[in-house]
Amino acid sequence: MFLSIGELSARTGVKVPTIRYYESRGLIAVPLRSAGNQRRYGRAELERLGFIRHARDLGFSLEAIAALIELQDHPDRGCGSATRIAQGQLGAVREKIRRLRALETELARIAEGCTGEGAARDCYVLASLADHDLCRRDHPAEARSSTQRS
Amino acid sequence: MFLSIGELSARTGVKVPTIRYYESRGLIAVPLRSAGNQRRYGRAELERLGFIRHARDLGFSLEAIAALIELQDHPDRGCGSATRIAQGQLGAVREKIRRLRALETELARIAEGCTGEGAARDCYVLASLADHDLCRRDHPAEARSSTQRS
DNA sequence: TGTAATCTCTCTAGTAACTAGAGCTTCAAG
DNA sequence: CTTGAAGCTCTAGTTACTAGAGAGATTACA
Repeated sequence: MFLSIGELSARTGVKVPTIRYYESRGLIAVPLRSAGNQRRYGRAELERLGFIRHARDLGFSLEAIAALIELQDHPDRGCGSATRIAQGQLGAVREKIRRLRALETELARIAEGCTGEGAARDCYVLASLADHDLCRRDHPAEARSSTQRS
Repeated sequence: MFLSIGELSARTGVKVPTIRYYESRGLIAVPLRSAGNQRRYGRAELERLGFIRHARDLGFSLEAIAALIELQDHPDRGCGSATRIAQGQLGAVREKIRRLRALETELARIAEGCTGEGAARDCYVLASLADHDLCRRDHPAEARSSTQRS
C-alpha cells in the first residue's frame, strides 16, 4: 500500500497542503519519497492522520495533539496527561458555551429590538452598541469568533 | 478634553496598540497630534471606541463593525443592514453553541472514559481519538478554538 | 512511444485580530 | 533640568491553515 499525498488526502479528508503543513510542524513523520521526489505514505500515516483529523474535529489544538501523539508513541507511559488534555479541552468547550449563551441572550435582545425599517438614527441596534447601559446585564468581555473548517 | 492614547485606553479598556491598530484599519479617524506628534483624542473618539469595544465584546468582526460605523455616520440611511448584521451575528453565535454542545457531549464521554491512571496503551482517550467508530454519533467537523481576550 | 492532463513539488505570502519588541522621542513631575 | 514613564514607528510573531506561482513527476490513452 503506497499512497500519494492526494490519495491520502482523499481517504482522510485532510487537504493536501494541510498534510504538508502537518509534516512541517512535526505532527506526522517525514514520509518516503518516490524516485521523482513525491511523498509516499503507508498505513501508519493513514492512521495517524485520521487521529489528527478526529482530534481537530473535537477542537484540540495542534499543540495538544502533538502531546497526545507523543504519548501514543510511548504506550508504556501513564495516560494521566492524555486525560488532563481531554478534560482541559472539555472545560474550554464548556466555558465557551457559557459565554456564548450570555452573548446569545444579549444579541437576541438587541436584534429583536429593531425591525430594520426605520432610519439609522433611530436604530436600536446601533443605540445598543453605542451605549452599554442599554444592556440587560454585563455580558462578559468576549467569546470572539471561532475559526471554522470550511 | 484632550486625551492621550494611554488615557483613552484606560477609559475604554482597549489596549494602546489595539487603538493604533484600529486606526490603521480605518475604524477610527486619524486623530489630532500634539506639537510633539503624539495622538490627542476628544469625546467623539472616546464614544466611537466604546462602540467598537462593545461590539467586539459581542463577537462582531471588525468588518461588521466597519459596516455599522459607516451606518452610524449616515443617520439618514435605513437601518436594515444594521439589523441584518446583528441577526447574522446572532445566527452565528447560535450555530457555534449548537456545534459546541455536540462536542461537549462527545468530549465528556471520552474524558470520563478514562481515570488517567492506566498506561497509555490502554487509554480510552487515545483509543477514542484513534478510532472514530468509538464515537456515539458523528460529531460535526469543527468548532475550532476561539481567540479570547486576555 | 508520445503527449496531454493531472498531480505534486517548493516557496512565499495572506488570512483575523491583535501582541511583543526594538530603538527612538516626548511629556510631566519634582 | 533631569529622569522615568509614556508615546512614536516599524517589523515580526501568533494559530492553523489557504492560495498562488512556476517548475517537475506521473499516468492514461492513442
